[in-house]
Amino acid sequence: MSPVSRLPARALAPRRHDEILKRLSAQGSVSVAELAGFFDVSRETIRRDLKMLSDQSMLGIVHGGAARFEPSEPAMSLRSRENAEGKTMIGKAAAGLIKDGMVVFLDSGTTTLAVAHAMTDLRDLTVCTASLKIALHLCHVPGMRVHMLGGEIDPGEEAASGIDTLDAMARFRVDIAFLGGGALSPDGEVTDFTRAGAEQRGRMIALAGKAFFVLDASKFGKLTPLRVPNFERAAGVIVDVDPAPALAEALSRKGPKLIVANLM
Amino acid sequence: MSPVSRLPARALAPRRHDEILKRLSAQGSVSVAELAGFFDVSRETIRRDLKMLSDQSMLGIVHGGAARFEPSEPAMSLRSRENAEGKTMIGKAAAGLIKDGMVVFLDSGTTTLAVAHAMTDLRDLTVCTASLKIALHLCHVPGMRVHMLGGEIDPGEEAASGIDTLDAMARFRVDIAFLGGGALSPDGEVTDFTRAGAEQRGRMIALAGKAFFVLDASKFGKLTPLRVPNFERAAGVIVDVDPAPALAEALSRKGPKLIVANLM
DNA sequence: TGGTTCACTGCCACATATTGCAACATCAAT
DNA sequence: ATTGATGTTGCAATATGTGGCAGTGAACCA
Repeated sequence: MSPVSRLPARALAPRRHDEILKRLSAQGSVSVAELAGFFDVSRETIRRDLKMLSDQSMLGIVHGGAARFEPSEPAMSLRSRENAEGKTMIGKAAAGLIKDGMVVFLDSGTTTLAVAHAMTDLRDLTVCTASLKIALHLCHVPGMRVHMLGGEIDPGEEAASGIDTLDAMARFRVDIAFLGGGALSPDGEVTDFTRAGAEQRGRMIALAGKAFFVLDASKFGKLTPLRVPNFERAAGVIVDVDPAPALAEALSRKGPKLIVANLM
Repeated sequence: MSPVSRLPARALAPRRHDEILKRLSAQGSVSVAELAGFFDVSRETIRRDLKMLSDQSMLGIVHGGAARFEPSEPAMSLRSRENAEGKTMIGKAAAGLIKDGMVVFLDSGTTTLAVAHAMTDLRDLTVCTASLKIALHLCHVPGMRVHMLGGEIDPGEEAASGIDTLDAMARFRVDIAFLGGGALSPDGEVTDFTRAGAEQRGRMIALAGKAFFVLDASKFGKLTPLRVPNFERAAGVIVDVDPAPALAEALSRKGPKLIVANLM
């Protein structure tokens, strides 16, 4: 149904919607009473407006009005709460692969952050990461030397990326790397959202003695556009629940070992 | 725009939550009484708000209010509480020197972090910093491009330092730089605790179009071992209270202008 | 032109959510 | 241990949300 198809003399509804969205993007939230007063219409009308806009996912309705979906909330902090338990298990399994004295690379992402949190009992490690949160956390763990890779910060990942990051990475001799990924595609490969991300992970596989992907179940069978180069040379994929047999088989054909964290 | 200037007659719950989180990230903690007064609602309502945000792990509730989560960081978080008000004033004064479109360098330290917090209303800036916290904060401000300088992380400063950092710094063309320092010595010079810190600041003075030191009163008249090279070429020193006349005079003889933040 | 349709709106009644108040329990600091 | 401030809980008051219904006016058609 298109509200714009007809143009009555007083085309008030679309005008209200425009104004509502404008206010929303300026202030982050609007109240029904405030809008009803402004347009001089009843509260019910405003609520119907908000309902329509909400159906189009233009805003979220709250008691008393409406609010923008992501006012100023970092994407990361939302994602980090999803499947927190699974990520913790993966983190522990991953940390179990690390031996004292190693040089460890930690990719950006919420699952690798869980690995960092599970690493607090290890000693005498050199950690290399592009993630601000991982660096901030691990630098306070005694006996850990943290090297932050520089570069332009991607707000969504809260991590450095780009040419400077690739450049800095290349200087390290890494014993073990833990990498995130956008998806574990049905044909058993890790794929990514962006060219830069895929490239960075592919390079790290080549650079590190052993490279493990850490992926929670929400990534299974999804499809993202970029294949990670060198994927078949990765040492393993650490997950929190058993994937479908077909997926597990596809993965094993590629090479990397499947490690299911909840068996430990 | 001052956050205290507007008084929403009756705020929507999400609007309160936004403001609470904003204050929290700016000041580190909020009190129930202060918020109840600001929003003109009862303390119970504020407590319910804090409970909700706490359930979402957005903050921690303490007696009398709420505090930001800071898992484990002894050094920095203690220092940032010291003279928080003075640092906020310095931050505002410093931010006032920045024009939209500039390339800004922010040194590590608690006072420069206050500058970063005062920068949220500026737009179209490129910010370059070695501080993890500053990068993490500013990367979520719309219209800001943040470049993190890589290097080994100093846990006390929560910032990168060392040869890699100096190296990365040299690639930037910086319009304005805000630098911390260990002390403002009695003879009117900024001095530092470490060779690496002094060297890094000295280089930035040479590199930046204008370089300002930001120092709160606790640094006055102290003595630390390393002189900052090029200090006389710095544009100014921003402080929160008037220093002793002898100190002010010594400083003015060196060259940099003295800017006292509380006069603004 | 006149009649009909239909989207839009406002009003009403009732359901639900949020808030403030007051009484009581706790905490923190002498 | 006392005291003032803060946290908690139940309850009543108010504000807000929902669905039904009828009036309005524009659009459409004969």
